[in-house]
Amino acid sequence: MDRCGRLEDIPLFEDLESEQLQDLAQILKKQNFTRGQRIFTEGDEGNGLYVVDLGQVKIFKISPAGKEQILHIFGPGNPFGEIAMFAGESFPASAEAFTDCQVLFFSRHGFLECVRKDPSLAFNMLAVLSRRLRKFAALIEDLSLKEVPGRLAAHLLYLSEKDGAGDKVKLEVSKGHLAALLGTIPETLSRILAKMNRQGLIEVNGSTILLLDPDGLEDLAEGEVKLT
Amino acid sequence: MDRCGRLEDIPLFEDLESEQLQDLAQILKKQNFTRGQRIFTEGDEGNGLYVVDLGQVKIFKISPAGKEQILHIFGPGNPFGEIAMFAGESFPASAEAFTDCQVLFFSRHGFLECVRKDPSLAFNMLAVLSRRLRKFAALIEDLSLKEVPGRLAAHLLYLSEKDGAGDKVKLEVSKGHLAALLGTIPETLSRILAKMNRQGLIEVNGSTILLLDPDGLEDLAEGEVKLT
DNA sequence: CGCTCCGTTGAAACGGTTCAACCCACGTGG
DNA sequence: CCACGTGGGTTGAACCGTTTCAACGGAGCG
Repeated sequence: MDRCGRLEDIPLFEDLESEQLQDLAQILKKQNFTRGQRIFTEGDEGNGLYVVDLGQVKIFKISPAGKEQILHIFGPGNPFGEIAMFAGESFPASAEAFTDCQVLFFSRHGFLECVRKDPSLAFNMLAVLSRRLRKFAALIEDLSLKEVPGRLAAHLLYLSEKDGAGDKVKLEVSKGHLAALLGTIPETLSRILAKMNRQGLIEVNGSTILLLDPDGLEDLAEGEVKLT
Repeated sequence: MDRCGRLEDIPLFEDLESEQLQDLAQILKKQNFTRGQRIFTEGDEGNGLYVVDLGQVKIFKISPAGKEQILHIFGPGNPFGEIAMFAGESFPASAEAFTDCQVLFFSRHGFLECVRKDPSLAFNMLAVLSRRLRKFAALIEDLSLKEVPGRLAAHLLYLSEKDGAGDKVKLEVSKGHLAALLGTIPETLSRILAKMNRQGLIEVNGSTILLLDPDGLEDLAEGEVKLT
């Protein structure tokens, strides 16, 4: 099963006219990757735009020392590789299949042609980029202005809100990956989870976490309190 | 003196047709701010797009504890406030006059109207946003993966390249601000500058810095060496 | 069973921040 | 003209959060 028959379900392509959708469908190429496989690498020349169709894709940077900072984990419907597309030049980060996945690929030339034809596609693209900038700004704030407990608290609250599953959060990534997502390392994450547990803020059960005290977490995320 | 007569000199507006430029000129409003004055604050509702006309504007975030992370310092020709414009909602950061300055303001509605009319304006906007995303990705990498000496080295090299002034770099901001730009504090910056001085990497003279060993700095920036 | 992978825990080391003192250049006002 | 305050910059010492290194435990699996 894939989603190609429903291009209009992808947020980037919603509200497009059917003619436009057909054009896109024509230039689109499906590509499959197995878990861990590299899709592109930071510095490669940007040759087009990708959209996750099935599975998940990890966008990340790696330091010479080998530490990894995950920028995004994208699921179906999310575009990536678009920076190189519009700013020209190369990919600013690397992409890898986080799970086995299928992606839609639109060549640079073809896609730009489509954008030129239909301004509403440009508008959607602007919205996508803006949201991404907003997310980056938040990440920068976290990395620079908050310590790890604050970032973790913010992330847990974000997850609970996104899933809408109330106070029970299920981590869909390993704790090691969560650490990279938060800009830290597994050991530190483990300690902080234990500490939050001890303080009665959360209850950790494997990869499911119960938020016992959302207000307390909120205070942590806002930097109003510290985790002693 | 201002630049309004030459809207087409602004990168965002280059290659637009004259009719389009006239439309923009019509909806534009000039605003003046004195050094330190707040232009907008994180969380405010985004009411339009700004372009620096004269002087400099600082875009930043502040932690509850009062620490500041500067995201950008924009000079003439740079747009800001555009995220809220396209992603809807509120400003993700605050803006303040870094020097006395004059900015051009385009109301949300009017500007979107112009974008709708002329796809090439949308293209320019996409390029601007993409470059900004690229810059943010680099900043995230720096904050998360590099230590302060590496960030400083990278910044110095960046400045020397930008100014094209060879190995002599003149800081156009105070060292305190540079610290905030690098995500650290004045004391730390001072110590590291002193250390680099001692190691013969640079020579500091007030706000002018001589890069004595660009290759050494490069190694630092890439994280291949550490500053002992 | 023994292997690996992931997560956890402890102790030591490190980088950066905090707090405080101090210097210097500069401008203001007595 | 000098006294004084102010803001930017520097330096030292203590402190703190995070990382590093190393060891260990459990789950899953050939």
